[in-house]
Amino acid sequence: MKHDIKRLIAAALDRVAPSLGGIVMDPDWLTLERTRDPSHGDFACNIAMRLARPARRKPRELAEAIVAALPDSPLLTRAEVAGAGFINLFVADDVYVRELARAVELGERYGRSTAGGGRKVNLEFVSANPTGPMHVGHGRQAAYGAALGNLLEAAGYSVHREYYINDAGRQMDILAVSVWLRYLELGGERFEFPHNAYRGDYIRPVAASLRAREGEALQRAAAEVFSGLPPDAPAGDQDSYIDAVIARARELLGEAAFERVLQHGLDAMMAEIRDDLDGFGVRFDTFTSEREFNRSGAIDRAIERLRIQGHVYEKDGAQWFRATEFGDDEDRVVVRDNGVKTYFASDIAYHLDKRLRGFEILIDVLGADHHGYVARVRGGLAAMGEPADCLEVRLIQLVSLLRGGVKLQMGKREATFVTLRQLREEVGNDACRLFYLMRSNDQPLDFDLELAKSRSNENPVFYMQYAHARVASVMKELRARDLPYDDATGRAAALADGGALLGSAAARSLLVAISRYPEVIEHAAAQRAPHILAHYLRDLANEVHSFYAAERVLVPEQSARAARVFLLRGAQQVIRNGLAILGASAPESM
RNA sequence: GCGCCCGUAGCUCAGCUGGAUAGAGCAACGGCCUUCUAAGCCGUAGGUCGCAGGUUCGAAUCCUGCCGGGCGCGCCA
Repeated sequence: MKHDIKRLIAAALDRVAPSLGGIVMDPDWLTLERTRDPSHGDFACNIAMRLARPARRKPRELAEAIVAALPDSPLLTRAEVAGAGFINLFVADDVYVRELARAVELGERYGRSTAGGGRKVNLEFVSANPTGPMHVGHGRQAAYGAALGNLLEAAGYSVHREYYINDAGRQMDILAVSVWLRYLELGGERFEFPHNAYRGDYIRPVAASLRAREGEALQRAAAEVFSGLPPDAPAGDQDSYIDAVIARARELLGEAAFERVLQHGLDAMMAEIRDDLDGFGVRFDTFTSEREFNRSGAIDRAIERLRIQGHVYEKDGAQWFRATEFGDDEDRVVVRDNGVKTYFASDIAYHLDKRLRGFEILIDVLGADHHGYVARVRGGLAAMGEPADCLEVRLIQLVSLLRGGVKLQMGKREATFVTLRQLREEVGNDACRLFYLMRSNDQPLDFDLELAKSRSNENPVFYMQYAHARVASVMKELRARDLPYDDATGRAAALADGGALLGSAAARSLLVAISRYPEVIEHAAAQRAPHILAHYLRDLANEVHSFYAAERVLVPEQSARAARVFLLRGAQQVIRNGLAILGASAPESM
């Protein structure tokens, strides 16, 4: 609808163009916006004001010329110049009714567009380290990423959802050691658990299953494990202590057995994470393992590519990437002096790999604490000859849990954090998803458990779902009373009108709200901002409730009844479509 | 010190690529159920958009500088 009207103005501009003194017009200048004030019509356009300066014309005069050049169209009843040079456009009433009919006809396809032109997007999100269960912060990233993927798909992008498993490096060794030490405890050994190991209880069942598989084969005496190690915190350094424990474990178990423990821990963690994601309704197309990626030689090839371009040098026995030449604060190590490739090396190689796989747009959804490395990954891509702006990073700010207004304290290493699973079990998937998405991703989120659970008007989740259920209830009542209705009749009644829709302020307002949906999808997708959709759905629900309160739907008069039911059908469809994109259900009854 | 995010009603937040009198929810106050789910609706009240400059016909929005809050600055991942 908006695009159709835009085309009219574009046509008018073409006609007026010769009088503008040959200025080059940027197509982006032509924007239309919904008005707030009905006296300003339905849409307003500020193009005359934008063109006034370059064209050296008075804005109002230019606006008059554009209005005069508008082609005749059944879409508009009138267009007038107002204020400093706005062009206010008044949409014909039946255009809204036709849009409603489109919503009902297209059903779940309503709101989808081809704006994205099928461009291939690689959307990486969550990528939680396989060292423990997902916590509430990951949950927000999961909800955001899943919704963004749906949104982009609706807007006509081809979306590939990807999870990068950071299963290489020291943290995996720490996981292996953590599992093994708990295994030793199960075998009766007693010792002080290292501060820097994963101390959470979730390790214990993993140790138990390791025991079930390996029996006593990996059992060693604590004295053997810990003798002659440097002191742990608080007296000593946690990092060097845990490294020493890792080295000792390798020595006592042998590489093969250590690797088995590591793999066992990794498999268990990933199984749990996948289970969480599944339970949350979040799906991925690909899980990419960093270890396997490394084994494929892709990281070496990427470093080689950098080297050939002359962006790598050696210093202090390590290989450095000249990140400063690509906008970073300092150069970064890609291969350490011990020959081990850094996380950064694998990360830029991985992003290069995504490009090589044919993705035009790379979107990373990351926790806000990762912002520091955006510049360097982008720099790495640029150094390898990829356009730096192909990488888009969306940072997700922190989640705080509140219970009755009191903040819950969380610590990750101690595993006193609340897991996504606990959260889901307490408040349910729908509330979880929507609460995560009601806020802009770059705003810290206070997640109030009591509010999310409350079945009241304080809870926006129920508000939206209730609007959907209410419509379902009317449909149920319609059948219960044996009143004849089908969409064809509804459509005809709506188009013929008779005052049932357009004669009612509440109905008209709902019609307008429904017609905004495709614009909201396009906009939210372009902004990578699911919360825009969430807010819209809240508004739409409000329009539904208002209409419901203002107008009786199941009236005796057949055509008015059919028209109103048709209106509710359209609204319900939009709510259902929107909630589906956000990952929440649309219940038939509540 | 440097970098990123944030500062809008009492509270929690929207406000799109700059647009015409700054919006919603909650909390407060006052109304609305003999009729389709009151988990609802309607109304009232509430703001020097952190501060100061600048760009512009026009700034909550863009730029600069301050002030305040959060996060991050490893040959960890």
